[in-house]
Amino acid sequence: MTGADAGVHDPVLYGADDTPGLVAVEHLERAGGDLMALYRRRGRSVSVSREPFESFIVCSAEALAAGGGAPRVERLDGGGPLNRLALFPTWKARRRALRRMSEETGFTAGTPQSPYWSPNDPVQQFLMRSGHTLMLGLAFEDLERMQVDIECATSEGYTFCNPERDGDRIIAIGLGDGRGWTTVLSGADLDEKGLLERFAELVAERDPDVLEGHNIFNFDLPYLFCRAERLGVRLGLGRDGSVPARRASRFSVGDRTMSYERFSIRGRHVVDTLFLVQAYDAVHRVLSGYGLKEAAAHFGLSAPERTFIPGHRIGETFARDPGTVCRYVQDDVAETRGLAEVLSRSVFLQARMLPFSYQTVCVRGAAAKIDALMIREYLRQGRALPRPDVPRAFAGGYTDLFAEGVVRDVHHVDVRSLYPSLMLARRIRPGTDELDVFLNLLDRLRTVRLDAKRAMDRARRGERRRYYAALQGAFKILINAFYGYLGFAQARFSDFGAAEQVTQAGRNLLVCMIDWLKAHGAQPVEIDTDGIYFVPPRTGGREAFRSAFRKALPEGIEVEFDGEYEAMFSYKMKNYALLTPDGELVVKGGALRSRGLEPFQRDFLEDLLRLRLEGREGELPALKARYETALREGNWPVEKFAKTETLQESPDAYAAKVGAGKCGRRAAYELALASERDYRAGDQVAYYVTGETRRVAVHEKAKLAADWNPAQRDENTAYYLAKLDALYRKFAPESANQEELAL
DNA sequence: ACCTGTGGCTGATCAC
DNA sequence: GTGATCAGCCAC
Repeated sequence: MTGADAGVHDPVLYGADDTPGLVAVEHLERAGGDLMALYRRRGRSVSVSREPFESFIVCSAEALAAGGGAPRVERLDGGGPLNRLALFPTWKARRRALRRMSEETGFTAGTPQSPYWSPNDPVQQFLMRSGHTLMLGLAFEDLERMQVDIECATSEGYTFCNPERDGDRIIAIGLGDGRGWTTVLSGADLDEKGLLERFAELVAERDPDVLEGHNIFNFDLPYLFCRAERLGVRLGLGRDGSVPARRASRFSVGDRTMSYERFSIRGRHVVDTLFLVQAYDAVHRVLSGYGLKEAAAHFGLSAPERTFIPGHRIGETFARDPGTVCRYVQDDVAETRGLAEVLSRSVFLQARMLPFSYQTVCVRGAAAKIDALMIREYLRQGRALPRPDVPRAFAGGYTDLFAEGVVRDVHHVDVRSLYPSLMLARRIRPGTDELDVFLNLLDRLRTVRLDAKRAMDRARRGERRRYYAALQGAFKILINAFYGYLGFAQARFSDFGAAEQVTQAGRNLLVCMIDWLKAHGAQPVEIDTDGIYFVPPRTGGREAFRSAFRKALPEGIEVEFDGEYEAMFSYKMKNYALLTPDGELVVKGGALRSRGLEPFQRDFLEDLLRLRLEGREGELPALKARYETALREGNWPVEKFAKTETLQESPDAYAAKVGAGKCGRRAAYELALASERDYRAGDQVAYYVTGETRRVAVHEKAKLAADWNPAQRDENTAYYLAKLDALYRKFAPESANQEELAL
C-alpha cells in the first residue's frame, strides 16, 4: 500500500464499514420490515445478500411528538436542535411520520429551517447509517460496464425521431463492454421486437454493473422503453428481472440545469456521459459542444475515418446499406466507452467515500457530497444535527483593473488554494460544527490529494498513473467546494459569517500583495480573487524579487509564479488576452470569447488581438476587409455566424412567462416552440438572423441553423457586417480606427 | 426535486 | 435614443 491509499481505512472519508466488493444496494419494501439487497462482486460473479433496513428521521423532540413518535428512538448528544434519531421499520411508516410532521409543524420536508430532516433516498439512508460504501476493494477495471447506443429511423418526411409515431423505429442497438467487446444488433437481421428482446437477453447474460450511454437518459432509454411498450416487450433489465423505475428529475452543473428522466435499474447504475462531459466542461471550458463526436474528438478518442450520417438520413442510409450504419454505431459505442473511461474514474473513486450509489455520485454536486460526509460522521458519533444558518448575501473575491490596453512583459502570480488555505490557516469553520469535522475533512482530503499527486507524478503512463490522476481529481473537486459549502443555503452546517470571513481574508491578503508589488517597483495590471497579473520591476534579479515576495506572505500562504507572457491585452475586469512565449494566444472573459458571440466574431477577435499583441496594428484594416468580403460574398457555412444558446428553462415555462408579461421574447425559445422537435431545459439551440437591414428584431427574424439552405443564403449580411464593425471599433486602437476612416 | 459561492460583461428587449 | 432589466455566459 502506498501513502495515497492509506486513507482508505479512514472512517470519516470512507465510512465505518469496509465490506469490499459492493457494487449496488437496493431497497426492498416489505410489510413486516424493509430490507436492503446488497450486490457484491467477487471476480466475474455477483452475489446478493439481504440486510434489515431501518429508515430514519433526524428531528427535534417536538417534531418527533408532532409526527406521532416512532417505534424506536435514539437520543443524539450535543447542542444541535435535531437531537432525536427516529427509526422506522418501513419506508411507508417513515413517510407517514414525515407527513404528520409537515402538517403539525408547518415546515415542508426539505426546507433548511425545518426541525426535522430525512434524506429522500433509502440507499443514501442505508449507506449513511451502516457506514457501507460501494466499490471498496475494486478497481475501476473490475467494474462490469456496458455501453448502449441505439439508432432510429424516422417516418417519411420527419427530421426528428419520435418513438410514439408509427413508422419511427429502432434499426440498430450497439453494445460494448469495458474490455473492447462490441456487438451491433441490426435491424437487417431482426425485426424491432427481436432487437428489443435480444437487447434484454444480452443485458441479463453479461450482467453489467453499469449501463453507459451518451444522452442515454433523454434519448436511448426513453426510446427503448417507449418502443418496447408499443411492441409488447417487457424490458426486465434489473438484476432481479424488474422493469426499471423512472421519474422526472433535474441535473445541474454550474449555471445550467437540465431536466431528464431518471431511470433506476435495480442492482445496476446508469451513467450518462453527456452529464460527465458537461461537468468536465464547467471546469475546463474547452468544448464547443457536448455531442458525442465533439467530446470524443477533444479527448482524442475519435474512431479513425469515422463516418458521419446526419440523424434524419440514418433511415435511408440503413435501407441502402445497413453495414454502414452498423459501423457508425460501433464507433459511437467505442467513443462512449472511451469517454466513460476518462470521465467516470473519479466518480468511481468518490463512490468509495460517499454514502451514495454510483449513479447518484454522477448527478450530485460537490457541496451535497460534503454535506453527506459531515452528516454521516455526526450520526456515527451519535451527535445531534444543527439547523442551517439563515441565508444572507455576502461579498466575494477582490477584482480590479489597474491598466488597460496592450502591456508587454506580464507575469502572473497565483495563491495556491487560496480559500482552503485560509480556512485551515485561520481555522475558519462552521460555528455549528461541534465535532470539528469540517476542517478535519478538508485537511485530510488535502493531505491525501497531495500524496496522490506525488504518486501520479512518480508513476509512468498506464493504469497506475490514471488511477492516481483520477484519485487526486476526485479529491480536488471536493476540496474546492468547501468554501462554497459554507455559503450554501441547503448545507446542514452552512455559516454565512464564516463564508464572509473567508472572502474577507482573501481580499485583505490580495490587497497586501498588490501593495507589496507596487512598493517594490512592479506594476499590477489585473487582479481576480487569487491571482495577479503584473509587470515585474526592471531592476534586480527575478528570483530575488520572487523570494522576497514569498517572505512577505503570512504563514500558511504559498504562491506560484505560474506564467510569463510576451504581452497582455487588458480590456476589462475578468477580460483579457495573453500571448505566451510560444506564440500561443490565451483569451479570457465573456466580452472576448463568450458563446454569446457568433463564431466568426470570436475568430475575428482572436485574429485582431493576435495582431495587436504581436505589434502588427498596421495589418488591422486588411484583416477587417477580409472578414467583410467573406460576409458579403457568402463564403462561410452557417456555423460561422450561427449563435448557439442554451435553454435555461423549458419552452413551455418561457411561453408562460411571456404570456404573463414577465419577460420579453427571445429568439432561441421562439424557435424551440415553433420546432417539430421537443426541446427541454438544458438543450441548445443554434440560430442565425435573416432580413435585409442591420436593425431587426432578432426574435422575429431568427431561423434555426439546421434549416439554413446554402443555395438560398438568406442570412442578414447587413446585420452581421454591423456586428463586425462594432467589434472593430471596440477593439482596434484609435490609430487603426482613424486609418480606416481615411480609406 | 434538485441545488457550492460572488463578481462582471454583453446583447436583446422594452418602457419611456 | 436612452436607461433599466434580464438572460446567458464567463472568471475565479
